[in-house]
Amino acid sequence: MIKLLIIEDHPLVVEGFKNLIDSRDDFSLCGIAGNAEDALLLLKSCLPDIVLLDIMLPGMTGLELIDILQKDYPKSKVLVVSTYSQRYYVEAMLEKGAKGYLLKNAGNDEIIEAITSVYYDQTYLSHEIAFSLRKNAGQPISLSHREIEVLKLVADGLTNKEIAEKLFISPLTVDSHRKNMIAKLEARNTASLIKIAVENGYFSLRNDTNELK
Amino acid sequence: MIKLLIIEDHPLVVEGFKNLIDSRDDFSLCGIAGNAEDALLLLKSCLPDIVLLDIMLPGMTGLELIDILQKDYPKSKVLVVSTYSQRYYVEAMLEKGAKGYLLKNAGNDEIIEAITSVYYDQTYLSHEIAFSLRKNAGQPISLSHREIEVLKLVADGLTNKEIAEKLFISPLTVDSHRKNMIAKLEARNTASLIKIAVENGYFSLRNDTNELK
DNA sequence: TATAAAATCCCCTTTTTCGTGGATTGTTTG
DNA sequence: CAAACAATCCACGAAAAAGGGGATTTTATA
Repeated sequence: MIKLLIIEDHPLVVEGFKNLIDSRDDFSLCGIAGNAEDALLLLKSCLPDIVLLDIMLPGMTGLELIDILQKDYPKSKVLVVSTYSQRYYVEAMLEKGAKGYLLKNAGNDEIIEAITSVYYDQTYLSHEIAFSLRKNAGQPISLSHREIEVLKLVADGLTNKEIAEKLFISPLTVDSHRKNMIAKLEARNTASLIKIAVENGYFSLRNDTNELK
Repeated sequence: MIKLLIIEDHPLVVEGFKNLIDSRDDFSLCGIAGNAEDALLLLKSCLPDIVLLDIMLPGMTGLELIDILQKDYPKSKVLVVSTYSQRYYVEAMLEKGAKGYLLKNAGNDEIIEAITSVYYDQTYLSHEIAFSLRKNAGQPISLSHREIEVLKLVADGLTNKEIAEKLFISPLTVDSHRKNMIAKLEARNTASLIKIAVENGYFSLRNDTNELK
């Protein structure tokens, strides 16, 4: 019997999972949380074999929550469930210890396969993701912390000089970071750098207030 | 009896809807399509009162599909179902004739309310969206077709000169468009323009191949 | 058919970025 | 302990964009 905890804020998706789990007598659902806080409360009593974890949660994201999960509940395996196939999220979650990464467009068969694989300690990746990771393996494009820091400020429209003042470094250093990022991500200039970075989830555009702007 | 057609490519979400619809004896489900093509085939036999339409479909998007729906099946009312709360999508779909816009993080009550409202010809917007639209009403920031065309090329890293060649116009015109957009969206420069434009969904970053880059 | 909005084109100056080349000092890490 | 990487700094010239004006011609549309 595989004990599952769902951490997901979309009731419709939860409903879908619940249905699937109910229909199988080797799966049991031990809790549902719509956000990280509720999840942490549930985990104590629940002690699931597998946590189905969404990335985009209100408040604390899956990226942050998984760190706590890994530390406090190392026996619960994390199966990420996300609409996002961007390499940044995939790599980040796998690095942080997720055992699987499932896209929300997966069908029932794939979901069942994912859950059972992860339960038996095999890594599971959605087909699309496995395919793409393999294809683009070799030199994973990654930005350093400092680069991402600079990138965010660039995206906010600051010039090298302004960023330099903010970070207490030379404008030339900022320029170097910018150039390095352009080279790394094979952008043509800053504009395309921003686009590529957003596309690949190097920084989040998540709208915490959910306001229309 | 309200006849519903679901156009949505996430099986989990479909499952959630199906459950909800099954549980009500005033709703009936007349079909499920995972993409626009299937939807068009189903519509003929189905003739639903309400179409639950996702925006991000593989192949043809909801943005395109709704035009066909409005033209060929004007009696079927469209209730958009999306994770995207960006003003661009909301406004675009409503302008194209959608009767409601429901966010996927809606609960059952909200979904039922949305469906019945739309059925009785009232516009329904998710709370968050209604709130934000009202709040930011007045001067809706909108970009012209040409501006968006230019914007996309800018985001791809082309210079004014290159864009000018591509569109057979003067680089000065391209520059004007760029400047106008920066002013309209209150960006500080091209980099922040791209970020703001992406955030607000002025153009899609949808990854049609679903590849990790 | 006015009138607004969109699309087009122009000038000038200043600021910023791009491209290409470096170099140095730490800090991980196999 | 090398080797790799991150973070810092630099120089120089060319190219591009920003800022702040204006102006004309199409197209919609009220």
